[in-house]
Amino acid sequence: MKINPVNILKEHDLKHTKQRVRVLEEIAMDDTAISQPELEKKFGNEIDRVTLYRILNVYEEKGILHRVLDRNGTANYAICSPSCTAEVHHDEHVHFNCTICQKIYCLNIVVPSVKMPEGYLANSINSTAYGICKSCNK
Amino acid sequence: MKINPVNILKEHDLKHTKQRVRVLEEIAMDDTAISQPELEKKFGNEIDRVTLYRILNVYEEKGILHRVLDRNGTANYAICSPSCTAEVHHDEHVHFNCTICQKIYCLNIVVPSVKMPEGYLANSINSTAYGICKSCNK
DNA sequence: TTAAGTGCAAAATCTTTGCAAATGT
DNA sequence: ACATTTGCAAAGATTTTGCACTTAA
Repeated sequence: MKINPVNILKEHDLKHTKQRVRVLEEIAMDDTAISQPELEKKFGNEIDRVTLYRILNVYEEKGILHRVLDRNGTANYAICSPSCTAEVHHDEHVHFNCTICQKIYCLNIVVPSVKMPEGYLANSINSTAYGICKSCNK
Repeated sequence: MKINPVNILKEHDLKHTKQRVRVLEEIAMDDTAISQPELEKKFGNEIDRVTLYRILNVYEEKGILHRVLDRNGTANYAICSPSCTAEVHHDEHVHFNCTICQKIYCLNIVVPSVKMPEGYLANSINSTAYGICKSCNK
C-alpha cells in the first residue's frame, strides 16, 4: 500500500509535523497492523509516549488509521483504505490474529454479512480469526 | 440459562467460596455479557477488586466464563456453554455490541465460516456486530 | 504572529505481585 | 491440619491531564 504522509495530512487539515509523518510512515511500512507498544519501542525517545497517544487518537478520529484490538485488548493500528472517512470506517475485511507472533493481518476477505435478529440494527461487523499465521506455520 | 454455581465449581475442582459463588450468580443473572467495571461496581466492597481479577481469570482459564472485549478493549464476561472446556472455548456465536448502552449480547447465530488464505490456520473466529440494540432502538 | 502540536511532570487508572490472615475441605 | 483463597498494601503499567515551550502555516 503506497501512501504519501504529507498528502494524507493535508487532506485532513492536519499540520504535518515530523512526528506525525514518522508515525504514518512506520505504520504504512508494515503489511500487518502494528501494536501501540511496538510503536513505542520503535520510536524510543524520538517521539514522546504522550504525543504518540495523541497522534494515534487524531488519526483514528479522522479515519486515517483504523484500530484493531488483539485478544488482550491491546490496540493495533493499520492504514485505512482510501474510502474511510471520519464518519464511517470501511475496514470490513476479516482480520487474522496470530496466536504465536501476535501479529494482526488484514486479510483480503470481506466480512460475511449476518442477518440480525428483529430489533437489532448493525452498522458494522468485526470479524477476527485466531490461529497460526503463514510465517509461524513452518 | 439456568446454572448451579456450586455444581460448576465442583466440576472444575474449585473450592466454592462466598465470592466465587456470587460472581457466577451475578454473571448468570444477566442475559448480556457484563463488563468488569460493572462487576466491580456491583460488588462494591463485598468483593475485593484484586479477588475479582483472580476469580475472573480462573473462570476463564477453566472454561467457565468467556471473555469478550468491547470496542474500548474492556473485558466483558458471559457464561460459557456447557461444551466449553479449559482447552477449547466454543463461543462461536455472533456478538452484538450496542454503541449506545455498550451492552454485549450473545446472539443465537453461528459465526459464518471463512476460507482462510493459503498457509493460515484459523482455529476460531470472533465476530462482533456493532450497532443499536433492541432496547435502545425505540 | 499565532494557533496548534510537542514534551515533560504529575495525576488518575488499571493490573499484577507478595504476604499475612481467613476459609474450605 | 493443610492447602487455597482472600484482602490489603504496594509495585508496575497504562492512559489522561495541565502547562510551558516549540513549531508549522
